[in-house]
Amino acid sequence: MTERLRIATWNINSLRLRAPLLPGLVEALRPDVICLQETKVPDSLFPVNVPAQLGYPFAAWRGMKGYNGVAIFSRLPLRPLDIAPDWCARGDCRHLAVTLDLRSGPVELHNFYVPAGGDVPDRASNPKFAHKLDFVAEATHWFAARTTLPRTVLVGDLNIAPLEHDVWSHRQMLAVVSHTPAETTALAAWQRRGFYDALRHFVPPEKKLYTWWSYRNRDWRASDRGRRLDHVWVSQDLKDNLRSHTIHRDARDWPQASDHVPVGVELEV
DNA sequence: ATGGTTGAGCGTCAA
Repeated sequence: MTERLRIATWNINSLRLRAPLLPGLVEALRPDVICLQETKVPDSLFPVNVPAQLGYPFAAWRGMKGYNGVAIFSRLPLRPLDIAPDWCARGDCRHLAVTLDLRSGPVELHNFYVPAGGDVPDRASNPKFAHKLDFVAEATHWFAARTTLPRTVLVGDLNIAPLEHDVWSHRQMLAVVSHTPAETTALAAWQRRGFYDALRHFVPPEKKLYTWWSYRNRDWRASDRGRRLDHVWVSQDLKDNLRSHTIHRDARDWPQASDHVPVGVELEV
């Protein structure tokens, strides 16, 4: 007995500001599960009625004041999965893991918000860049230490565009944080710990693919200087269960748009 | 080399 499972991921860049945009996401992607990053709301101020009003009776969140923050809204029952460490021992709210209970059995879901890394791609002079690399390395080791990775989905804003055609200009981006060899090598090592790039399953690597366009371009669509910072990975055992994907570019033109657009993947499990 | 824009929340910092 299989069922469709649609998972969406979106860096919403303030949940409280952009909650009115969520019905548009639901209408466009019809997700069973919505993973959000940069909710920018402490747990004490979390708008607890938002997920239920959207049609998602199950929800989990982890937020703090001012920045970071992740949340998962679900139509399926979910159970918190508190097995991960406090990444880089910072008390950040950059990861939320749950178990989804499907008829066919549990699916483990990880929602990540990887540090952006600041402006200077140098570990010695820029602590934010060091934090980013340390975060990815720690996540890599943590997943490597797990003996098996059954029915696992990892999504989120990983803040790294790993492939040549994940950026508008590979040559011009090699020294720009998000596409430096240090980052793309590190992300590839993480992915190799049992994961498969679900978006590149649908879009061949020689084709441009972006999920983020800077606020600092006058006309994002015309300049199209995008990057693929948002990702969906599945464990190898789910590779053959992938059915479709969506990059909802229209969302970049929503009123008060986020600089990231919603991304979705559909599985049959 | 620089600046361009946005959000949180009131200082600037983070992106």
